Amino acid sequence: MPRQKFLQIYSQLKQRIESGEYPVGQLLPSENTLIGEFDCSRNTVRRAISELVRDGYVQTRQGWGVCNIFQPIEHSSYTMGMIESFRETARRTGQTSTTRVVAFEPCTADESIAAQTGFPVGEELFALQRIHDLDGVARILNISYLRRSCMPGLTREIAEGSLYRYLEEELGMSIITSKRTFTVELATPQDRQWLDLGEYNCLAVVANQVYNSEGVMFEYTQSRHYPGSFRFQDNAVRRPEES
Amino acid sequence: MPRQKFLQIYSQLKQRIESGEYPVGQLLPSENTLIGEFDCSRNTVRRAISELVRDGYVQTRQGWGVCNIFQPIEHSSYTMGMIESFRETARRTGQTSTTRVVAFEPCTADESIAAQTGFPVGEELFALQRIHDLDGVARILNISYLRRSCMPGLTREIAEGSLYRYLEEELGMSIITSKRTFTVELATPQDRQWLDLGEYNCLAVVANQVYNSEGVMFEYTQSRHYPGSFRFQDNAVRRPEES
DNA sequence: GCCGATTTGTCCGTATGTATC
DNA sequence: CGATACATACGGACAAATCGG
Repeated sequence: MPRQKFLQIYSQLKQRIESGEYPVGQLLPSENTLIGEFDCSRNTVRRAISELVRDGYVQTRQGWGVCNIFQPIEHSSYTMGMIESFRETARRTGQTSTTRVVAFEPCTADESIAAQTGFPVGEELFALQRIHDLDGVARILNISYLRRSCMPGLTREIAEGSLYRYLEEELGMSIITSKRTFTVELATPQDRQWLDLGEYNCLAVVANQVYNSEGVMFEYTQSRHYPGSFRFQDNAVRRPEES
Repeated sequence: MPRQKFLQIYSQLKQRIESGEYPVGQLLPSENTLIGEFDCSRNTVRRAISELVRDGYVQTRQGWGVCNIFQPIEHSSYTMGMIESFRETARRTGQTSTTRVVAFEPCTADESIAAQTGFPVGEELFALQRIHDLDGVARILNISYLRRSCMPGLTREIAEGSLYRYLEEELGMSIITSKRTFTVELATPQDRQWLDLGEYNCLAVVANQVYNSEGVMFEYTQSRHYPGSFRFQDNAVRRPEES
């Protein structure tokens, strides 16, 4: 259980919603009621609720209340709104996963790489390519560029394991922000070399820029997904008139 | 200019970041400094900053500061994190846009429709199909199901215009929450009938469940995009250990 | 249409905890 | 260790929207 109070309240409310304790389409108890139940301040309850709004569990309306809009679909193979490693996703969905490194070499950012990744021209990088297998079938081709100055001791052997675990545990680098762009691209010969696309001639491509806790972009990864096992979710809340 | 203080501060900070007033990779002024500058409370500054974090402009770190991670790429043809109508998107990107209704008829949700849309079986709906043209080329096939009880007077003529404007202005229905799922699907004969896919044999499909202010899902729309003009953006922030 | 009770939205001030340097 | 910075939490005040009488 998390130490922070607002996360405790958030978790409990979420669990109640998922378990059907609050009827769908109905109002949750009012903030004042929840204040009494959880013995906390109004702000703390409000923070928990705002996280539930962000996650698409509830919807609020001034003068009315907090409405449960949970629908238990969400059997996604890939979840949005958070940074999740390939391994974490596979574990959550109960699939076996393996990772193979098919390329690893130092390189320098030229104009083309810079334009694509956002690294400055001339930056010293590692180029890393990995294949992710789900239940024994190659499903994702990962093309990464890593800032060498952030991880000078990186080797192919380390990349074979969990890159993020290395960065966090060995280098004490906690990943904070990630900017993602999603597109659909025609398959390249390289895609076909590694992935069995079946009928598809396209891939779902997620371009990911990852920033460490110092605000330095240290990783650009293009994840090229077999379309059949790709899914992305998102919730949006409309603001009254936010230009 | 928005009336709310936190939005004013948010807008001003965002504009300064976009205009390069704060160096990229450097810290913004501390919260206490901003409190003095904007003559407000700590909470208000923090709220503005938290919105900037959500939008991928800055990143915060306890004990350190608020770091500018803005990168002026973002020339996307489709923006995430908010609910934007086709018309709004086209206007923003300077493209001409037209909408054609190619099908409009009442129907009832059967098992298949219910499973796909999330409407209950037996619900009375309108089935609506529209084509969106960008600069004269058909780019999006929209397949919608609308809850008839929420818009009993809807006609094909109204659907020819702006559906959302009708809902908001005529019915006083303000849209609040939208749940989106993105996938890549093989083109169907129907897709090929309406869209010129060129080399692609897939489409980018955005399934959208829209809730009105009463918490009732009133619209399910599947937007089937020509892949070449589709792009989706997202920012994610990793929490320390949020299970 | 008005009024009052309820509920969420905004904003303030303060105190304490925790991470960074 | 101390100074600084962000993170969490509390309590209070008023505004704005909703709903029922």
